[in-house]
Amino acid sequence: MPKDRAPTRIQKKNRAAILEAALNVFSAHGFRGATVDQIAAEAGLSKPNLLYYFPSKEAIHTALLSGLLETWLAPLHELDKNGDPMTEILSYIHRKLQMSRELPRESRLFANELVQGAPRIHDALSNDLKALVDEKTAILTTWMDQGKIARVHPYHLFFSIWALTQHYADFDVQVRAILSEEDPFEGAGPFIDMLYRKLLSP
Amino acid sequence: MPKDRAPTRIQKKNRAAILEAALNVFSAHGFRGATVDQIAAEAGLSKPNLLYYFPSKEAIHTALLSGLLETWLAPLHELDKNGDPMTEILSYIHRKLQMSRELPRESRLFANELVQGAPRIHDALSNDLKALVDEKTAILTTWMDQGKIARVHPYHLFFSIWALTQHYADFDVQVRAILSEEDPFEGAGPFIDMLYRKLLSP
DNA sequence: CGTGAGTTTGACCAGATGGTCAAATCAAGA
DNA sequence: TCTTGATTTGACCATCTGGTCAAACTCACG
Repeated sequence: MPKDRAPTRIQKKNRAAILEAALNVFSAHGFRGATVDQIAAEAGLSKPNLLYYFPSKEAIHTALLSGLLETWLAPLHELDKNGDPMTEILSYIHRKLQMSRELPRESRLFANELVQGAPRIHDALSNDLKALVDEKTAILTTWMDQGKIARVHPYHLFFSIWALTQHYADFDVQVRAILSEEDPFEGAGPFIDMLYRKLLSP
Repeated sequence: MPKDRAPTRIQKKNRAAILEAALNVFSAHGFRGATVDQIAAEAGLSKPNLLYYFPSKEAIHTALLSGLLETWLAPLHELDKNGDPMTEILSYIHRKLQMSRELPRESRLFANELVQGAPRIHDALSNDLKALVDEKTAILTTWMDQGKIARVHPYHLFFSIWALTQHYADFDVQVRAILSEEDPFEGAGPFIDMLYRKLLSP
C-alpha cells in the first residue's frame, strides 16, 4: 500500500483510473456482480497492482460511494430560501435531470445499492440525507404557508422528483426500448417541467 | 430432472418453494449476488435436490421473470378505452401503487434486472411491453384529441407513473430513512392522486 | 408386500474469485 | 551514477460457487 505521504504523480493517475474503471463495473453489475479482475483490466492494471492502491474490493466501492454522495446531494444544497419558490424548485429539478443525463453511471451505482437495501450507505441516508431533506423541507413548508406554492406533502414531493429524474438514468434500457429513436431527455425536460408547474401552482 | 408428465404433489410443493425462495434471494441480491446454496437453504432443500427441479440457477431466474412479467403488465391491460379517461388513468396508477405495496420483491427483481441493463428481458421489453404501451398510448392520444385530458407526451406519462409508483418498492430503504415512522403508502396514494389530477385536468 | 419410478443426498469437481507475497523493476533525489 | 523507496508482477492460496453423479432412500400403486 502506498505510504501516507503526499500522493505521487503515479498514485494520482492510478487511483483515478481505478475509480473510473470501478464506476463502470460496479454501476453495470452491482457490488457482488463486479470482479476485481474486471476492474483491474479496465483500469489497465494487474490485479495485484490494483490491490496495491486499494486494500480490497470493498474499499474501492466505499471510496466511490462516499465520494459520490457529495456530488449527489449538491443540487439540493443549492435550493435557496431567498429565491423565487417556483423557480428554485424547477431549477433543482432540472439540475437533477441534468445529472441523470450526464452521470448515469453514478445514478445506477446508487440505484444498485438502494435496491439491495443500501447495506453500505444506510447510515449516510439516515443522517446526511435525512438532515438535508429536513432542512429543505422546512423551506418548502414556509413557501406553502405563504401561499407561494400549492400545499403538498413535502417528503413525497422530494420522492417524486428523485423518482422521475433518476428513472431516466436507472431504467435507461426500458425507456429506450419504448422510445426507440427519440432522445429520452428531449421530451423528459418539458414533461417534468410542466408536471411540476401544474402541481405546485398555488 | 422430473419427467415431463403431470407434476406430482411433491413436485408442485418443491417447485413453488424454490420459486418463492428465489424471489427472496434474487430480489435482495440480484442475479450474480444470489447463490444457489442460499436459495436452496431458504427453500429447505439441499443444493443437488434443488438442481433436480431446475437445471440451473439461470433457469430459476428465467422462470421467475417470465412468470412475473405477466403479473407486472396486468394493471395496464385493464386500462379501458370505454371508461372515463381520468378514472381509468387514476385507477391504473392506484393499481400500480398497490402492486408496489403488495409485491415489493417482484418490483425489486425487475429493478435489479433493469438497472443492470436488462440482459435477460431485453426482448420482452422491446416486444411485449412496447406493443402494450403503444396500444394504450393510442387510447390516451384519442382522449387528448377529444379534450378529455390535458395533452402531455404519452410515453413520458407512462414513465412518470412507473417511476413514481415503483420508487416506493425499489427505494424503500431510502423512503423509510426519510419518513422514519410514517407509512410510506399512506401519504403516497393521495400525493400521486393529486399530482395526476392536476397534470391531466383538461 | 414388492417394485419401479420419483426423490434426496454426500462426495466430488472445475473454474472463478478475492487476496497475498517475495522478488523484480522503476523513478527521482543526493 | 547510485541508492532508496515506490511500483509492478508472476506465482500462489483458500474459499466460494455452479454443477455432476452414483448411490441411497421414499412413495404410490398393483
